[in-house]
Amino acid sequence: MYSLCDSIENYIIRLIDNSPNQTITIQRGKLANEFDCAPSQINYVLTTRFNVFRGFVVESRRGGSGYIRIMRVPIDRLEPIIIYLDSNEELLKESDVEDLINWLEREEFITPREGALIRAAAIDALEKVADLDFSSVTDRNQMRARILKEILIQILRWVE
Amino acid sequence: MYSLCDSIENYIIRLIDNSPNQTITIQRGKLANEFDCAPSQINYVLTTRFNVFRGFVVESRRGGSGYIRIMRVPIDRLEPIIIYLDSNEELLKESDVEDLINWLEREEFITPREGALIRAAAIDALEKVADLDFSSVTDRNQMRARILKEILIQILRWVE
DNA sequence: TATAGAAAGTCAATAATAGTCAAGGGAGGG
DNA sequence: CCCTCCCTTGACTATTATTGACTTTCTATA
Repeated sequence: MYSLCDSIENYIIRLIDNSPNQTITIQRGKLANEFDCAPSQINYVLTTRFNVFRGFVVESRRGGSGYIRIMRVPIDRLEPIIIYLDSNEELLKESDVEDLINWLEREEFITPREGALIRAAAIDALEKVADLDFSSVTDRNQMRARILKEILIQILRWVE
Repeated sequence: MYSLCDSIENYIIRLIDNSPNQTITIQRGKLANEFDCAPSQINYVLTTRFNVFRGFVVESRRGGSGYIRIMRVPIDRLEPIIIYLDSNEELLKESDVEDLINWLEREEFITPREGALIRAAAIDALEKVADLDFSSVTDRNQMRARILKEILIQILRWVE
């Protein structure tokens, strides 16, 4: 009926529901032990069930006293754009970025200053990269798309 | 859940918070004794937690009456950082960027939200680029440095 | 002023975590 | 029956923390 995966998901959801800040901190090894499964199973659950598209953000630290922190965050209507970027990476021209940033500003998803920062990262920083190893147009497009995508993910964390 | 490292960091931070000049002077041996750990542990904490990317400067003296002085330094100019980025492109690790952004947030050069956007561009977007043409560590470091540099230039523009 | 001893620094080894990836398993649909 | 999509595992990798042996620098004082 329930897969191991589901059980772990439910367990974590319950923990978060009962937490004051929609945030919990766990240890991968301990949790894997409780469910008597491979530690990497926890990673699987995290990537499939607690990713940003489902409204969660995960951060972690390795080494002694390492941990995994899972936070529930609000998501909204930027999601379709991110999905678009995901599947059209190599098509994203500089002008598309410009357009998208303008739109974000108009819709007041971002401030003009934030727009400037994004242009700096996604346009200016990619202007003079002939000396670096990756200089094909599609590579630059992909890099641009990824910068933008990650930025949008952050924006949607802050919206609302 | 706190590691020894974390405890020592917190202890030092507390000392600095309570100091009149954002500066404290300690002895490595004494501190190591209080925490019942190897003296070199203190060095580890200093290099990982109290480096320049986190907004601290450390100076010390060996020999009799030796000491370690830790200062929280306020920044009033971003140019030095940009110059540093320019000449140390290939050395700029992910964790350095993380530290630097945290510092910028603390000093209120940027908002937490802007910090999130910069992290997205300079860290997240460069996380999984093995499929792109440029995948060497130094290439990624350089790309990271350039993204960051262009962003800092924009921040400067906005400050003036 | 020379020097012994009292600091702090460096570095490599080990341990304690978490992350990645590829291969195999099983249930359901065509 | 076989294909596909999840799930599950384990071997391998990466990162962070901790320690101790050894080195360097500086002060105090003989």
